Amino acid sequence: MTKASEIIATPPMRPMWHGITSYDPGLWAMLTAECGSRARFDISREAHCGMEHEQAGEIAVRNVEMGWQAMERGMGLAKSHVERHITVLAVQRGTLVIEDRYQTLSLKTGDMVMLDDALSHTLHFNHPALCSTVQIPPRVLTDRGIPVRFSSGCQPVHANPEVTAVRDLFLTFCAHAGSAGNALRERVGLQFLDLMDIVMKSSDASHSGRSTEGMLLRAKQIVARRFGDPNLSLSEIADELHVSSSSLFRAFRDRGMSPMRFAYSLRLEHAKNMLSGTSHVSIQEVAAHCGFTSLAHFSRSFKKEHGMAPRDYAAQQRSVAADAATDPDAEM
DNA sequence: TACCTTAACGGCTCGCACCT
DNA sequence: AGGTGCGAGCCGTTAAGGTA
Repeated sequence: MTKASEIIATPPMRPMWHGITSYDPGLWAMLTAECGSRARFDISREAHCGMEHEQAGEIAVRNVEMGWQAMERGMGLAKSHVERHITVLAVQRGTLVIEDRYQTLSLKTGDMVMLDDALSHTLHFNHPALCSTVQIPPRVLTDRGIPVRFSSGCQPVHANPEVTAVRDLFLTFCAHAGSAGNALRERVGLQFLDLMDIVMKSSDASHSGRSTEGMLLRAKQIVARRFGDPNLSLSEIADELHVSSSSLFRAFRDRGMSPMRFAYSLRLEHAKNMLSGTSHVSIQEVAAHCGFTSLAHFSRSFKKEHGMAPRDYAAQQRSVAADAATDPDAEM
């Protein structure tokens, strides 16, 4: 391992930029400060660093190229204003070593790992390496019923055909993130979040096991992934989890809800969001997209939940948007 | 005329009791 | 802790009517 002989909290004096981004002397400082991390450099070599950054909805996509330096992460995050994130990292080219208090992992091209920036770990770039990362607020994962429990700062993702497929999609996403428009990036970002259960399932961070809590979380995950599927039913979810319908139902009931009520609330919330959008979508499209096979049922359910018919709600939202556009004082 | 809402009815989900 | 069976109530479907 390269000996990191000096600790520096500011950007390197002589960075080598290898064309994946334009040079910005503040970038390195921002990158390290943003992650609550600090860097160490092998002063016998020229540090090697470049980065491109895109936002895809709530997740941040980065392609990072580094060499001959180490990055310590996770120290002092609790004391700083920096929000906790989970980072998915895939090695596109080269090698790196990641170390936390329990283990040392050597990663090569194609390997994937999950990092919790609230727990300390160090990334050693002993040679130039190109990595793609996605930074996700844990809340976004827990909202999808995906448990976020890290026992250490670094969790390897074990390779299998499903993980490989997700990784390839992830790398393609990172490669094209810069050229995609905001709307497309956001959509692909959402798709990636939906696939995170596969990555988490294959990482040591997922130890939900067969406990009731674990079953509940996995059930919510299935519902969040399939709320638009009109065939989703209690028995389908139970079958996928290899438990009986009554066990699944009891797990939800003990927490004051039921599986299908949970799916139902997700569907209606999603429908409300679609109808709040500025682009025109028909009520039929919204109903179909949210897993309602019957427009009649959707209309009745929406009215019961939100106090007005879908058409009226959409009209009200368009009117509010139009008022905001014509009244400059309404703009914040 | 297309799109949406309302009403009626059958099937499924929920909640409970009981059993293993 | 988890499975089975059953009844009540809610959800989803169909048909008819209303509205822009």
